[in-house]
Amino acid sequence: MPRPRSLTPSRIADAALAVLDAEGHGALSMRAVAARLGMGTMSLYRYVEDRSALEELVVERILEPVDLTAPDGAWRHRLLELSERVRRAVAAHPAAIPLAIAHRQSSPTLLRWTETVLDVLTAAGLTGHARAAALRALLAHLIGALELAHGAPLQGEGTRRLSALPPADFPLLTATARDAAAISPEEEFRLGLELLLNGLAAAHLGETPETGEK
Amino acid sequence: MPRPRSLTPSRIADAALAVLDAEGHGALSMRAVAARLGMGTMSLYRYVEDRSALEELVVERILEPVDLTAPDGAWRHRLLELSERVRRAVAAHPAAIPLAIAHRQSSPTLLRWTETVLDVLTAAGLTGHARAAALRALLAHLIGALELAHGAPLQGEGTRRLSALPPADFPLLTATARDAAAISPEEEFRLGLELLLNGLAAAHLGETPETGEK
DNA sequence: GCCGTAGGCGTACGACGCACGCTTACCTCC
DNA sequence: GGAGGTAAGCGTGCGTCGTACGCCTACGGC
Repeated sequence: MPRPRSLTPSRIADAALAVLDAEGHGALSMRAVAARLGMGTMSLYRYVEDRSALEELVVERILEPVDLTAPDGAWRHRLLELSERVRRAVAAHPAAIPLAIAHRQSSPTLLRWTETVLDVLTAAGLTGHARAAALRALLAHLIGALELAHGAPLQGEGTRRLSALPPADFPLLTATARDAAAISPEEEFRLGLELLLNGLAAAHLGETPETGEK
Repeated sequence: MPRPRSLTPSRIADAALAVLDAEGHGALSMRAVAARLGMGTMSLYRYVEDRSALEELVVERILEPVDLTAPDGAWRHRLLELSERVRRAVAAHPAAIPLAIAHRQSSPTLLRWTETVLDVLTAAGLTGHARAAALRALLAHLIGALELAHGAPLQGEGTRRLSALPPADFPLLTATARDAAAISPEEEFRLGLELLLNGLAAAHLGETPETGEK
């Protein structure tokens, strides 16, 4: 009977993501999002509990395009594909990477995704502690790779600064920085993940690891 | 000839770390650190460029106890030990984990540490892209594991919330959350790292992986 | 003992998140 | 068609933050 709502969670998430993409991670504020929606700051609070809830909305929006159906193929390929889907979705919005990491536990999409990953691990023969440890290792790689891509992309300023160090003091570091500049984020992610999966295969499942070379 | 300085970077780092350890990550502010040092807020700026420089001081202090000498033994063991040293130093101050991750690129200690790690990788037979990829994979695991330990320690509230989900919707997730609660952070870190190292051994170096079971 | 340097810091400004309470648009029922 | 009640929209203000600016003053060297 009263006045109808004029905003949806989806529109709010879009506005916040637009702020993030356009002005960077430091520019996300209740005021900025409200302004982009054409409302007063405090009106936002009719739709969102607090800033943290806004951030959760953004994270859920970012993860929305992640396909949650289990891929076909060998378990190694299925895990590679599932992980890559999340990486790709998050990496599409670099300014939101810290948010995605911070709010990972409250995302329904990520919960479902985790259940699917556990399904694959179980089908591959893992249970109990080994399965838990494998999941955490996969998560650690995912989060760590995203964090690395955020703060120090291989082609970015960080790598350049490393290669500018005195080669006499850091011969390997400067050489490696140059090598690393030629690796794309996707390739970096896949190579590291393959190490993990080969280790999983070798240590627990007795399969022959793939070589990991293209 | 003028008035002597009354503070050292080291004392400032100690004060900031004390604030962090005592009041948590959200309590670190220029005012809080200055107060703990018994000075006015603005006096701090005589010793520190800005807040970011203060944080770098803290990170460097945290990493100071890391032993940078190369351990003995097989390369797998040496990498395990080097990684564990950094993990242990950072995990000793949970409230500072995000700072350590954010400022990893400006820490002289970590630069030296990275050079040592590259030394081990090189001695193990890796060069070029493979070496760069292996380093990034190790870093991703280190950062990801620290981030996981920070936001959702296996024994913490996050895991408890996961096991409280409806088992009908998330049968594997709830079961795994229970399994995971029995794993210590050190063990989690070591298990994941061993997967990585076994993968490295299997894929690139033709060695027989260790089983990873205690 | 004087003087210049640099240490110490009070004040103030523009952000931020958000509590509170007012005004007002809308829908429903007579 | 008018009245009433519900919740939308938002202005004001508080306490926090980082930090620019400029004053006062303690100190050490001549």
